[in-house]
Amino acid sequence: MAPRPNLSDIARALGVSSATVSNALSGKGRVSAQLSRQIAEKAKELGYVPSLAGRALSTGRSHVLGLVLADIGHPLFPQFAQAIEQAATRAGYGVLIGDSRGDVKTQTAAIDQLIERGADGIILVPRHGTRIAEINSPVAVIDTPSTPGNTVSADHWQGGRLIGAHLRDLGHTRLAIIGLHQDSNVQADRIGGIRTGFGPEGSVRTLWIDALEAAAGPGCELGLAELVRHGYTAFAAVSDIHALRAVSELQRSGLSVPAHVTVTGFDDLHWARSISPALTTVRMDMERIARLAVADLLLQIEPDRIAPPVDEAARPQAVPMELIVRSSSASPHGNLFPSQDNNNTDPDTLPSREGTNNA
Amino acid sequence: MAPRPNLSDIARALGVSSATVSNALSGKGRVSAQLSRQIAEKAKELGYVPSLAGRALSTGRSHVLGLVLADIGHPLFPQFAQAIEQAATRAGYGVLIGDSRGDVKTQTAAIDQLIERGADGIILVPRHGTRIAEINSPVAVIDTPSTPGNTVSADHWQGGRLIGAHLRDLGHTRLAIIGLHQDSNVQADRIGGIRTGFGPEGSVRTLWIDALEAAAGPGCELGLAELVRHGYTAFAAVSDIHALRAVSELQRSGLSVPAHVTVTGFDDLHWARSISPALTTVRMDMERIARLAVADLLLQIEPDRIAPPVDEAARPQAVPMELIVRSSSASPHGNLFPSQDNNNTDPDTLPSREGTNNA
DNA sequence: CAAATCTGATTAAGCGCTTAATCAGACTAT
DNA sequence: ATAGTCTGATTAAGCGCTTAATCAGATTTG
Repeated sequence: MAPRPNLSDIARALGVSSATVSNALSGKGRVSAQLSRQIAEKAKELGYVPSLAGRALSTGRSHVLGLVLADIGHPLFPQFAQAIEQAATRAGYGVLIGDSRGDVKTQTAAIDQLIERGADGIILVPRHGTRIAEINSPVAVIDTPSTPGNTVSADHWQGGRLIGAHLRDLGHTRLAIIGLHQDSNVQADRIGGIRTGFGPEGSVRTLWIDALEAAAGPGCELGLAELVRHGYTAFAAVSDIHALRAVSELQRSGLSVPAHVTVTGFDDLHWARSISPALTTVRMDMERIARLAVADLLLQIEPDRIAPPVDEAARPQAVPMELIVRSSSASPHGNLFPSQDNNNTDPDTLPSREGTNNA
Repeated sequence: MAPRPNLSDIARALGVSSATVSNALSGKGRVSAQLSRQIAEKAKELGYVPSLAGRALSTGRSHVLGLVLADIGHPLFPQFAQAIEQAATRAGYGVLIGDSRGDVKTQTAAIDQLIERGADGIILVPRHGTRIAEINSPVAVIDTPSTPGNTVSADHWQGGRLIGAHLRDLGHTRLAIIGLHQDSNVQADRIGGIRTGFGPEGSVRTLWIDALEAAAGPGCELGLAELVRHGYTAFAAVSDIHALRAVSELQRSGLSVPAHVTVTGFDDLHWARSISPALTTVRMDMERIARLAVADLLLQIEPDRIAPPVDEAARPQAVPMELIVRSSSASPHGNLFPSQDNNNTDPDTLPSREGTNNA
């Protein structure tokens, strides 16, 4: 296979200098319109493809962005990656991935690695506890507005408000929020938002899966049916995953969603629309977040770039989330357990623990 | 911030030539042990990091692999990405991602892009219909053994056999397989495997979600309860996603999994263990597949590399899948509808269509 | 002891591109 | 007519690294 043509091949074929070819192709120096056209033609004819390595060496810019995620295993990662890849490609950048395998130390290592590989900047979706300041390179952080150093992210709090208000508007008064663990800014924001949106009248409590599992083992029952008996008509999970688990558990308890109980999620994961009942949830505008993050990075990398389109100019830190009402939420009518503390339910309707999962 | 030191900085500091430094650091030329040590020390002291761009330009190898997926949005992508990233990192390579957004044309474009970016090779998880031959670069294809040109992949057929045999062993005799669409090699293999594993005695039929949705709209009911009435006791989905949907629909119909019906999935997605009932499924050995794919690629890129570890030497095309039995599968005892064609069920136990999803 | 060999280092060229500096010629302006 | 401007191109250096070729000196060899 023939080695790929380079600048001088074109130059030689046209009897000009390679600098002229470079100028013509990049539109930088002074080249007559006609020569410029000829060069462009010849380049296409020869199938010229600029060597990024050569360019990188010469300019000091690789046109590659590093994407580091706290945990590649996170179900939201695909959406992130896709959106970032798209935004980067549009800006003429490639995306190099790094994985921190959930570990903060590995994360730093991953970032260093990407920088060594020549990444011009890093997009970081951090694990809680990262010291962003230590990074010696342009960085855009996607976390949550309340985190210091956050560059751009979904407005998790506002998303929570959307959910809270939705539930209140449906007429729910007792709400249980399902969270994973306490030390996550994102979750804290979401929960804060839910509480705010739900309003001060209703009564709200929060369940921490972490704590429950620490006691009863991973995958254990969350005891939601019990809460329903105590008058809780709505469960707002801090992630679709937990919502799914909740729906699942409730249905196994003989409760129907949303006829008996309402369940909502967060993030609109891939399958949220295809389970039944389809999940009411809240979605981030990944596209927008990705575009903003990349735009911010480019601004750091090449400050004198062509001004970004107006719509980006605003560059809000917090991108609004969107409520997606599907069929897992409804008014709390026809509740199976209208009176509180009704413990004498038909055991057939509320089978206890049958089929708990222990692989 | 001080510009990063380069080879000649080290050379100057030690009063030697930069070639010597290069040789010492790469262990290639002839350098005395002592000088070599000094150089290594000085390098560390100055915080020297080799410029990949320089090296790439000089050697023609970027030490970057391109990862192209049919659809980054696919829920399995994280696992892929993570495994590949790991395998690549171990071999000293970075991973550049490309997304074909499900489109074959975009896919070709994505590959070209990565090559232009200097990727030394491509790992491709293709969309059905890709012309692999057209790729002008080392490629490793991860698809399914029955696809010509496949480099390495999970043994989907064998995985299917695992599922089929598991269901037969449990005592099921009527099985419905749930697939998405017909023109997928992977699905075809999985289904073929399931049928084979289930054996010729049982009766098996296949449901295509695609077809059903074309008729009744996306997210529609699959009519599984109806099948249960006709004596089907097991549903083997070709993906955890569809299994989830099946479980969900069955539970809403008042059927208990696995007490009444068995459901199995495929792929062991992230949440498969945390729904209830936890999903019986089959998992690919991503780690292994990724290692083999990367190893194969490296063999094409640098044929005279150090021989790979023995365990890789075998380099099977098809990596066995592993059956993961959880709680969604059980013997078909206590079926709610033991007799076939029992249509007179309590409507309360089988609510029809309430809460179908239309956002 | 001269010739051959080895060792440990240096020189120099080149990878493909960018870009500042330069230059020749043509065109204004005085 | 002569100095000053513009235009359209060229020259040349350099980005950081690798590597073949070279070389000086020390060590072996017949």
